[in-house]
Amino acid sequence: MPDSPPSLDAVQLGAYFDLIEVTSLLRHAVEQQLREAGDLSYVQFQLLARLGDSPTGSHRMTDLADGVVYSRSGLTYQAGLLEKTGLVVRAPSADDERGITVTITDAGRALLARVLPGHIEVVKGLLFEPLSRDDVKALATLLAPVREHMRSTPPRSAAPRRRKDRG
Amino acid sequence: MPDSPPSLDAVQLGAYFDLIEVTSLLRHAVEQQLREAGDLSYVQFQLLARLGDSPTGSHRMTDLADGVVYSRSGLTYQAGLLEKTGLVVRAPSADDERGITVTITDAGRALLARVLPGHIEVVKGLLFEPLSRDDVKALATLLAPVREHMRSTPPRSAAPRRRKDRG
DNA sequence: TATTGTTATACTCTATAACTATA
DNA sequence: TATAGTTATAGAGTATAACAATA
Repeated sequence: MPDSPPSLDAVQLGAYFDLIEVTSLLRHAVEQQLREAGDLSYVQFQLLARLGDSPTGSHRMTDLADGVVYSRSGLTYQAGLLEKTGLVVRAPSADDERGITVTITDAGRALLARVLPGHIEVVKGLLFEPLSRDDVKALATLLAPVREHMRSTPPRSAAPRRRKDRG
Repeated sequence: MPDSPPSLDAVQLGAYFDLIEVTSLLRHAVEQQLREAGDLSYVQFQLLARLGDSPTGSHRMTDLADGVVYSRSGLTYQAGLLEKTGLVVRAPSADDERGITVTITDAGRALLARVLPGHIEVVKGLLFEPLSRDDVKALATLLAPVREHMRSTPPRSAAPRRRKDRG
């Protein structure tokens, strides 16, 4: 049983609701754009973008999942879709024979390039339009520690592979 | 074709990524809590909370959907689930015979009350823990205009009932 | 003719558990 | 024994289109 009566004050409640609504609308808009422009789901786009960002264009399956997909089978499923459409390739890892290295293909990079401008336009038009440069900086400054905090907080059971998870 | 080369500077990109990751993790955690505490999905919780907030405990189907569900059939589906478990009741609207009025039941309020403390604890522990009171105020101040902007921006086709939608 | 809501249907996505293979 | 990844499977959620009824 909780030892403190949990409550949120009006300001917290407002911030929470704003956050939920804003990201929900943003995500919905972005998902539509990605679907139309490249027949990608948001998850697929995130995976692809993460690979594209990597210097090698590669990631191990496990590392690729972080914060994007919350179950290993979910990642396998998504990676399978990306591979089936030729956007990534999977190959056994060199150092650890258990691991799989996922690599973005030229087609993957091409699709990413084709989809990105529209994606950015949606984000700019929807999220950043009403914010000044300083506002954006302030927002980033506020959210960065939250992200760090969430990353380091045991997510109850969201990371079945990262910790012992004796259960 | 776009007439400006779309791009995001480093600060914008950071803010965007932070926003996505933070809300993704938050939502995932909250969804688990709601499922465990009351066997509710986040959408169901939002609908229930919205009804609970209303002075009458009621809303018309169409109004209930705003920002939570993006298709009418989706709302019908969710309302059907809530009704099947006795958390809401649906009845024809008094003034407009086409409309349906959804009303939260005592059981619905009870479940809401049972689920809310844990929900708040997750939000506090995950989102607000690393933020001072002023931080939260600043966050709310930044997000409020974004929410307003998004609400007033034609969402391409997200509101099939609000506009003509000839297609 | 436009709007409200439902239904049928098909599809996407996710998660659990059982399994294989390597460390 | 623990970890990496896959598979099978089942369930939840979503969207589209066709539909009925009212404005």
